[in-house]
Amino acid sequence: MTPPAPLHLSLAGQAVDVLREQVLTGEIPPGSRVNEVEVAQKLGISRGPLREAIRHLASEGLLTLVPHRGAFVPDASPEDVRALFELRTALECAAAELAASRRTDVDLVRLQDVCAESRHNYKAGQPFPYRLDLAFHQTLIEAARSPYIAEQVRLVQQRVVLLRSALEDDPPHQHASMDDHDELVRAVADGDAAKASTVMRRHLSRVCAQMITSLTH
Amino acid sequence: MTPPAPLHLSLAGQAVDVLREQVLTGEIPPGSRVNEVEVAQKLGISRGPLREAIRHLASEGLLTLVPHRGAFVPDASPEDVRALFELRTALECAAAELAASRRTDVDLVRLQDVCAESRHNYKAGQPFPYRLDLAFHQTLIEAARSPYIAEQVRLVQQRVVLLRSALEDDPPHQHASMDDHDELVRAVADGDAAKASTVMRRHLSRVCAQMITSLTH
DNA sequence: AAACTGCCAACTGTCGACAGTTGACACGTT
DNA sequence: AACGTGTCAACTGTCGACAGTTGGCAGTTT
Repeated sequence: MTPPAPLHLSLAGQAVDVLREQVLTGEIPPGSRVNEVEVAQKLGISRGPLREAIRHLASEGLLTLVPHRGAFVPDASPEDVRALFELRTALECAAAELAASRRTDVDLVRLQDVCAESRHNYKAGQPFPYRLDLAFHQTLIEAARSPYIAEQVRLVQQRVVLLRSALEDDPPHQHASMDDHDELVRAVADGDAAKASTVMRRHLSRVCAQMITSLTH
Repeated sequence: MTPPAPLHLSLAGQAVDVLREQVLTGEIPPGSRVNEVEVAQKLGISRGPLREAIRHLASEGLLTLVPHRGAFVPDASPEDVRALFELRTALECAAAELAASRRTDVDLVRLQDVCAESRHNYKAGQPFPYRLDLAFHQTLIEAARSPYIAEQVRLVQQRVVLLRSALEDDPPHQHASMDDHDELVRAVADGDAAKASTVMRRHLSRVCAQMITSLTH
């Protein structure tokens, strides 16, 4: 058995959180290097815990390690995006199927709430915030109740966020995304696993294409 | 841009390989703890690189970390196995689909070779070695040509190996597995993605059930 | 005897310092 | 001027030691 539960947060753990934030927000821009002594001083910790944090983020795909050179924030090619979305599609389609067959009523309500909020914002003239898109997918994953899939989706989502030089507000795309989400909710509500999977695949295919086009411009 | 290529292997990297081997072979039995100073001495290295190796294996799911207690080799419950196979199914079904649509002729030959070797061994009275089962799935993954999916499959496979207190030689199950493999090859040969996915799902469902039963006995 | 309290050994978390490697710049050669 | 060579600074990889926390044991109390 895997012994008891955690307690508080080590310096390495804190460093992971801070660095992850800085990488995802672009505060540390893609392509740049992470200087161990410099960052360690800035965080007020030693190089040991920082190294562990760097290795951890590298295992999440948010940094790439080069021996004797250091850690770099990766910036991806269109080909990388395509390959990454193949993984994301595999995971989220499976999650959509499971969610369709396992969802509870409160899961359904949560999904509908997120969609409603998106619509409301959109009609009020505000753009469809990435925050709500993430929330939708996150809620769907939770409804699937498959912890290992959920964990992997979380990691993939992070990498996608890292690559989004292209959250560009493209209204047609946003509208289509919200339609996809609504259709997904209906499929999940009906317990139609096959349809949920199909819709999710189409949705992610569209999102992937959108990211690639706005990445190459 | 992710700068140049690697070179040789750091102490931490070597420690990862050695420890992974020891964990997967059961030399370090499930449930046992990994003492940092003890193992570091045994490997002839310092605690720093060893800690990095431990963290790395933890990120692969081969160890679980408990703050201030150390690293443990996890042993899973049937529920864990089920959840893990949900992930494996998601990944390998997607890989099977991709393989069906992307495979080259040499991919096909390789798959057929592995199946042929399995049959040959089996008819010679020898059991269906786990080695060949792994080789089959590995070959199929390569045919899918999706690097991110491939990497995740590799990690999941490792965790499955870790849990196999149950490679028990169950002839009916082995026979069924070989039939599944053959059917998969046919689907891949025909470029029938839907069938490949379906067969893979059924195959893994059977394997999962087998593991759970021989885990609870 | 059971339960609570305080102490102790063992181990992890963290730190600062040294050694080895890398990439770049300056110098000398052709 | 272009190329090859030697040197150097910067950074990573590694180490040994100290500090803080945990779980367990002995001793005491009820």
